[in-house]
Amino acid sequence: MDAKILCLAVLSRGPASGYEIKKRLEQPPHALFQDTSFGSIYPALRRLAEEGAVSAEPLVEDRRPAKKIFSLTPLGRERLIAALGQPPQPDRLRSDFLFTLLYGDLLPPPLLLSIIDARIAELEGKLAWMEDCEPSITSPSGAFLHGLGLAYYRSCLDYLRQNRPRLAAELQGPVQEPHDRAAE
Amino acid sequence: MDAKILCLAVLSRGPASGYEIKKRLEQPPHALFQDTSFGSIYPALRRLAEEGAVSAEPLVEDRRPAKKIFSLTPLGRERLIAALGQPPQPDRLRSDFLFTLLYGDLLPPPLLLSIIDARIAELEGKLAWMEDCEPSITSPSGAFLHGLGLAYYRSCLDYLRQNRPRLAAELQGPVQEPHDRAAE
DNA sequence: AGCATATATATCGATCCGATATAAGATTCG
DNA sequence: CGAATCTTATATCGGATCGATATATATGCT
Repeated sequence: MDAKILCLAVLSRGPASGYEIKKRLEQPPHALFQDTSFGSIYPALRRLAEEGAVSAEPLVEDRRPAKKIFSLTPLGRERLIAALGQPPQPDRLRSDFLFTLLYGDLLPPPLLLSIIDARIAELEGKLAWMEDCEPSITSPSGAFLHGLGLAYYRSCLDYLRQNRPRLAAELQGPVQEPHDRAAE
Repeated sequence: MDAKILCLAVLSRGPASGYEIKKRLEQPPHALFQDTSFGSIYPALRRLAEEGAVSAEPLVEDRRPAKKIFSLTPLGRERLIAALGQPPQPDRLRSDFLFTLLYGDLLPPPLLLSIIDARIAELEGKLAWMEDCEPSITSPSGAFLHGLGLAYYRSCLDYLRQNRPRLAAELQGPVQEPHDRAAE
């Protein structure tokens, strides 16, 4: 799913400007699994308009920055549905947090633990954010997705909270040779 | 974490060629949360060598393609640790599957359900793959990460298996008026 | 008045990704 | 035996993407 399909999908929920498309992608549920930048959106919209997949209508509201409202055309709708029907590409996750865990033995234990604590706080915020958007769910598959997102956040939080103490203990006392350890 | 840091991290576990770095990144636990291509690895290694963060040693084994073995220098190790100590960037997930769910109301129900079934099968494979690599864990934080990965896969699988029947029912019979619900 | 923030479009450079070119040894299999 | 294919190995290209920045105007705050 490249930036073009992302734009078509957001527009399938209603006309929007490039700026509004970006805003919608920053909020749940999109924010959970898709992201893109202005540097991708504006070129994508321009090409989609050239290809006839969206129609652009310049809108000059009084005393506001001029914007272009893009709408999905029947051709664009076809392209969207065709893309959605393809077997999905495998997920691609890029997580600095998990990466840091993997090489955590290179860091001082207190720093590593503080990074985990920050992660827990961040996940709590994300979870609350997702729980808040419950009323906006309409379609069955949207509700299914919402439940899956909640299950994901909750299981990660549970794991981090339950296993942090054990990790802290293991990092503090790397008990390999238990003889003569008065200093520690 | 750009391609340079990825290379430094892999090399911190031992010298390797560019090709071997790619192979290691394709296997668990790296494959869970990082990925990159030759098009990123080779330029990154060249620049790291120029900057003195890795040392390159050409190795011509008899009757094999010539390769360069890269090793981490003390400078490279410093850079790696400095990068790991930074507050991690937020995760970035790109998931066509979740995206398809969000717009699932645009697809014929049987197609959507078959996509979910394929996902379940894929997750089962990934989970088995991760369970297999248990013996290779050494550090406490590595074990912590491994457990987190298992918890993630298991919770996703549980959710999909438990909620698929309900979604199938909702898609088949879009019962909007809740009077007369003998079937359910 | 001054400053920060929000709305809005657009582009640039650096990076990144997927495909491809090149090449030689290893494996497979009729 | 030979042909096809796979694995190892390096490298680059074009297109896509990302993060930062430029440009403007309107709003809100103190």
